[in-house]
Amino acid sequence: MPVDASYLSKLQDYYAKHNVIPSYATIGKLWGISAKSWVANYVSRFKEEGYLKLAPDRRLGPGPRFFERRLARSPIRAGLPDPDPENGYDVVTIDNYLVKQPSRTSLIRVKGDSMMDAGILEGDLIVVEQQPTANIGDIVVAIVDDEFTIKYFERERGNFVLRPANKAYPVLRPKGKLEIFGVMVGLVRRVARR
Amino acid sequence: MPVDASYLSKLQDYYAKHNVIPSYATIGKLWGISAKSWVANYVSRFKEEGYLKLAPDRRLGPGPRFFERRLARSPIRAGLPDPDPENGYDVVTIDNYLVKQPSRTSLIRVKGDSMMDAGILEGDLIVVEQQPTANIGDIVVAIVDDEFTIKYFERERGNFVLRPANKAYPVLRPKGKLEIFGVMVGLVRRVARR
DNA sequence: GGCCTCACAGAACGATTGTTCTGTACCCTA
DNA sequence: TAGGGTACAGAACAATCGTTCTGTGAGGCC
Repeated sequence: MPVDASYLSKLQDYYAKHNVIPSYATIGKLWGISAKSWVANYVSRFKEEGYLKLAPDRRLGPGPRFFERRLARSPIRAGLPDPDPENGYDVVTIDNYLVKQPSRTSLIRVKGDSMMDAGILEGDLIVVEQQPTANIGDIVVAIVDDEFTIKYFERERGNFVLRPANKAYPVLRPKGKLEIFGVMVGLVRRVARR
Repeated sequence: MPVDASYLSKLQDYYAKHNVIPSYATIGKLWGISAKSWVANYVSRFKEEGYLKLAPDRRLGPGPRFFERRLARSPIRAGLPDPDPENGYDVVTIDNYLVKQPSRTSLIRVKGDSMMDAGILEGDLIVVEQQPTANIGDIVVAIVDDEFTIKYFERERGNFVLRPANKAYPVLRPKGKLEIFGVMVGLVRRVARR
C-alpha cells in the first residue's frame, strides 16, 4: 500500500518551518483527522517505510527517507522518487550532499567575477573545507593581503601560483609562503525570484 | 553571559544524529546534569539567544541560530560567527537557504553545457520550484521532446522562446504550447576531491 | 565567621503525551 | 440483504512531559 503522499508532504512542510515533528494531536489537526488513534496508525506506517523514526528516547523524528528530495531525471518519470545516478541512491539533504565534516566546513561568499569561467559567480556561496594544504588543480581559498581569494591552485616553474578562471585577471604569484584557508568542496547559489 | 558552547554542541551532535531535540530528562543525561530544573534554566537561556525555540504546539526545537554554519567573511574574523551581509543574519541550513516549499521542490541534474555562460555546468544540481508558469528572464526547466531542458525564458516577437546561455547553441522556438516544469531557484554543485 | 550568590539536586504537580480499546458510518462484495 | 473490511471518532489510561518550588553544598567577599 503506497504512503499517502499528501499527509507526508504536509508533515514535511511543517518540519521545514519548525524543524520539529509535532505531537499526534497536532499532526491530527494538520491532517484534518481528529482521532489520535488513526494518526498513530499512519505514523506507524510511515515508520515502517522509513519516513519517520524514533530517537533513542522514543521521541518521534524524521527517518532517513524523510529528507529525500525528488531528483527528477526525465519528464516521463517525473514525480516518482528517482535514483540518483551519481551515488546510486536518492539525494538526501543538500547539507549532507555537500558537507562531510561540519566542524571544518565554512561558507564564503564570492566577490567579483575572477572565477567566472569555472561557473563561480558573484554572490555564490562556496563550501570550503578548512585545511592548510591542497592538491594541484584544486580550487582553493587562499589568504592574500588579509582577504579571501578563490583561485585554482597550480604550479608554475616550481612555484605555487593562484590562477583565476577569467582571462581579464592576472595569475597571482605570491612571494614567500602561500597561506591556504581551505579547499572548495561545493557551491551553493540562490536565484532571486521576481 | 555567553552560552556554554560545549552544552550546545552536544545538543547539535544529538540533533545531527536524530534530527530531534530530546526531552529535558534526556538532555540532562546528555549534559551530565540530573536536575530537570537546571536543564530548563539552560534551555531558556538558549531560547533567548535563538539557538532553540518552541514550535507552535510548544514543542522544543532548534532555533534559527542552531544551524549556523560559519560564514567566513574576512580572514581576520575567520572562525567567528559572522553576520551574513545578504539577509542581515547568519546563513542557516543550506537546505533552508535554498528550499522554501519542500513539497514543490525538485532537483534536476544538468546535462551538457548549454547554460555554461550562466554559471551552470554539467553535473550541477538545479533546485527547481515546480510551477506551470514563469516570468520573462527566469531560468526555467521546460519539457521539450520528453526531456528536461534548462534555458532562459524569454519573449521574441510575441512568442515565448528558450534561450541557452552559450553561443554554440541555438535559441529554441517551440511550436505550439511550451510546457514549463518549474523555475530555477537555486543551484548546488559538489566538487570532487582528489 | 557570617552572608550571599551560584550551580545544581530532588520532589511535587497538573498538563500533555502516545497507546489501546470500543463505537460507528460508509462502502464493497456476495 | 447480510456481512465484512476500511476509515475514522471518541474516551480511558498510565507514562512522561515541562514547570515550579524547596533544599544544599561550595566558593567568594567583607
